[in-house]
Amino acid sequence: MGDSDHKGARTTVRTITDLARLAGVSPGTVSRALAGKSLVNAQTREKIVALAREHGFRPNQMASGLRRQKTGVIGVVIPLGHDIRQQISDSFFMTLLGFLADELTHEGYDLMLRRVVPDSDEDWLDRFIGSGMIDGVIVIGQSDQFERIEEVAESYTPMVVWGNHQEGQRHCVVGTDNRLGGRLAVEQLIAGGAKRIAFLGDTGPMEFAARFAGAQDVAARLGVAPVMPLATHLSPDRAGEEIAGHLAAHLRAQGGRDIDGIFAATDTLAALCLTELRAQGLSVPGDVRLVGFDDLPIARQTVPPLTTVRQDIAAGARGLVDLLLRRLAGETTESLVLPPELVLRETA
Amino acid sequence: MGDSDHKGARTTVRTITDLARLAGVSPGTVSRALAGKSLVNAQTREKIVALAREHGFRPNQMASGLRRQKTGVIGVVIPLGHDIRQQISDSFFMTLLGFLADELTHEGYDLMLRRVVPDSDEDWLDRFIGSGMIDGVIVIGQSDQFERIEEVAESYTPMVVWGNHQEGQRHCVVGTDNRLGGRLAVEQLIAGGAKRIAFLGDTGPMEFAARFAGAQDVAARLGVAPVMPLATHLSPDRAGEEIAGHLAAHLRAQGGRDIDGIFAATDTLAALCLTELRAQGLSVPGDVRLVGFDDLPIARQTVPPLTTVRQDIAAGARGLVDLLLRRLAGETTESLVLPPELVLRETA
DNA sequence: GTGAAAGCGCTAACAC
DNA sequence: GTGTTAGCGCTTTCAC
Repeated sequence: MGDSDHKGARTTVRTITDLARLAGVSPGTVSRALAGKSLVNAQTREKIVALAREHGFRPNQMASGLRRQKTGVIGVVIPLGHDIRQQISDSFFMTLLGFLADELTHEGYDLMLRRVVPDSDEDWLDRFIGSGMIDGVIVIGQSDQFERIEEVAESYTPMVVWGNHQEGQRHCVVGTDNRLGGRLAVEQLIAGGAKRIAFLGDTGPMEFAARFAGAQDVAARLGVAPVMPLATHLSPDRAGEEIAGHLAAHLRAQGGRDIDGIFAATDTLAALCLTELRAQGLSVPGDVRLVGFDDLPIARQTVPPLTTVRQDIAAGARGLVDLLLRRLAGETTESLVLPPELVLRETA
Repeated sequence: MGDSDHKGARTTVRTITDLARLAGVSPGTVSRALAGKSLVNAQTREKIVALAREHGFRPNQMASGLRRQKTGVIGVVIPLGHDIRQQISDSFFMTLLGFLADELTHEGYDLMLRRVVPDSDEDWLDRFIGSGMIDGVIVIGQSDQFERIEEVAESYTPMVVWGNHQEGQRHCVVGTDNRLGGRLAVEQLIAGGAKRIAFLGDTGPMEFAARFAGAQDVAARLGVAPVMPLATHLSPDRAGEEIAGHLAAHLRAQGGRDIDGIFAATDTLAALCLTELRAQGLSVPGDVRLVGFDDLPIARQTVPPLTTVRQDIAAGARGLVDLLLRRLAGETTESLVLPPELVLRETA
């Protein structure tokens, strides 16, 4: 029933000045009345507010932003470094993004999303920050841009990053304790009897590197052979083939199987791997034990359901927003490291 | 290596005026030089451009936007009407969002994401449009807001909607031919021998209603009993239980099975259903045939792999952006209806 | 080819 | 309490 057709077309009122004229007051008063600030005569205020809603007036946020030097918008940027084909549509990041949208909306902020390819654009972060469009920025994933982010953090405070925590780093990060997660995964594998363990996924990105390191920690401590890295890309199409190749090489070689436990860097990879194992006629956890990472919805729906290391995405999003708002308010904040949790299902 | 520390701290240059002073020209000239417009002396231009990069200068987009009355930002809004708990993290929409981000970035636009709950905010669309922050808007999903969108379309042109096409509607929509998709699904079910067919999912949202209608078309035409709607919510947690309930009622009743074919409104629902069927000891497609909708990545990974109706999400995103840009340029555009495609796998 | 000046729509002193 | 004024940082006539 849109208010606008309440009485047919009326004077168009786009600016605060139009509204002021209509109300017979000055623009300043309208501004104050609408902002609910300072003392404004109750009558005047009501009249103005009524007029505003009647004409569907909305103040121009650009103008207001320019004047107040704050926009009410938080930038969210996803750097696509390691694997450009890893679309923004990566499940984990998209889920995190969903929660971020919820949190930010809840706090009254808008969200400006930007996907960047750092390789072809050195300046991706400064450009975003310098655009004047955002009050602060959340970086989803350090990708291979740790150094760049560190540099920026030096002089720009309203920034929080999702990623891995490094001893003594300068930028404020929120993320799961990936190394611990890696340990949990491999402990479980070994507890189930696995002795020749592989890590499935690229070990380049910091978060994955930490998971891999955790895996090595345990292998060393429990006197098992070093964990073997099996590189893959992140996009399902490519990863599928790569996984098939790895499995063929290591599980069906003439020399016999030299892998009996797999720790996959993500659930997506684990699910792909499971499908492939099945296709090659191997049983899980009978022939090979498998643990994933993330606990995405898919982890419950694989057959058999996937044992995995859970990251609390909702808590992560809450942490990111909370820390960012604090920084916006001038606080200095510590990084937030979230505990991973092993979710036992049926693959290990 | 950030340019800024090239020679230690220099004069901070945040505005075009700072830069002008440094270059010994007027702000106007700097603006022209940076915009690459009008004739500017090549030497002057180069000097300015060099200075700009040296100092890492970025023009304030808010200011420029205000002046030019265009922002370079496209709003993307996801109305959460039918099922509030259907998080923004819904797989299909998030995937679409990912592709949209890619397309818009490619066209030089930024993306402002907003998630709204129309029930608690009548004005969700006008508010976004009127904010002055966006040049145009893409609505992802009509939800239960068809009328609201129609009204807005009356007076606001730079808007394109992902959703279902209705005879004679006014707003420009891009979407799959859902009704046809529904037909394809049920034809396949019936071709495989199913005679008592159920539709799994809420029939409220327009897109689902159309899928359901397509299902009914075929049932009627082929002389099979009317399709039985089995309502569920969209969030996996709730849907899981609901599905279990439905299956228990219809497949394990004392009276015997009164369903031998299920058309699920989305792959997510189908995957859940598959898990549940397995849990209840029913074989697919032996006891029950199952077809999904969307062809999300999960469809390949279920056991057995899911027969489903494919929506071309990438093409959808491309269409949305393409049409929006045309409208921004003043064209009037028709809606775009994409053909669904039946993907035969093993559940039907 | 370049400078000067006038705003885009809003807010925040500062007067009264 | 409310009006007036001076910008936020940029672009774009209009002169020269």
